[in-house]
Amino acid sequence: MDLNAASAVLIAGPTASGKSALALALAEVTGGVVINTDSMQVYRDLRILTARPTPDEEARVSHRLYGTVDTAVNFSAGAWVTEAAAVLTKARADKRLPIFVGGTGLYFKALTRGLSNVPPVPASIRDAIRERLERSGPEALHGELAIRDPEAARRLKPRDRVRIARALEVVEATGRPLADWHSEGLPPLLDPEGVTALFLAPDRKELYARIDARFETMMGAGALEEVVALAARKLDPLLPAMKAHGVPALIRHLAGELS
RNA sequence: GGAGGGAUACCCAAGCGGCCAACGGGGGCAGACUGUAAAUCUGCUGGCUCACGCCUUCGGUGGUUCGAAUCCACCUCCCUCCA
Repeated sequence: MDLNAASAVLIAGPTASGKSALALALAEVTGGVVINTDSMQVYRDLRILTARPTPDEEARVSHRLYGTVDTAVNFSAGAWVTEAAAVLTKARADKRLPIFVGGTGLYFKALTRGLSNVPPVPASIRDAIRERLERSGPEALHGELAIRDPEAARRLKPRDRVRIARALEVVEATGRPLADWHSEGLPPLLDPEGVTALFLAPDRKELYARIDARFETMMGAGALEEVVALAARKLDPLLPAMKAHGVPALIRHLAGELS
């Protein structure tokens, strides 16, 4: 591939497929910047369990957006795009190749196809809707959505709590339905022309063996201690980071519910 | 040695005479999804079949019964308590 002509490199693929190692090697030969495109590696508390680059690796080439967000925060694709935009601008100014690497499809999609310009929804509204979601259940909110944003309600299954909450908070905060906003998207951060996109797809059997081995390595490296520390924070179990692979199971293990 | 409890599909786990190919959850697979995405949601998940349906399953062997994962006997393995 002709990396000199590329305006950016994208590396995606399943967990344990070797994305980070490839990104690191690529950044070393090109002097590029590795930019995290993974929804879980942004959180600070889980370096081992989310397989973030080690401090040593981070010292070798520049890494951005790794472990920058407090685990108590509800991060989002929109927030990530905003931060990625700043990092990208800086990389271009420095004439360094941006290497986006991670496993979150939505972030890649937002990067290459753009996201709508929905104004930020005030936390008070978000919290109120989530609270009602927990109390009344998704079906009730879906019923309400059918009145306030019939089109969204038609599109969404009555039990799809996340999307129902999103659609509701947007009409409530902006007075306009979600589809309205979606029809006027912002241009994507990256022009798909010119980017080099790689998808790593190892053989499934081999990949599963690597994942098993990786988990053992993580445990040896202190993954359990990491979860002990996280559990001690007593965060809301509904937070995204609390649903990272391994976190719910290890918390149950610590509680004596799982071997 | 004695007294109990348990063995159910990939894993956990219900069922305790027919409505059971066997609840539920996890996992897996497929799919949906523009701000929680490692999430949320939908479908499938013993075999053969487009389907009706047929075949083989609930530790093992034998028995009771029209009929058993469910009852009885023996056996194997696991756990707890007493010694």
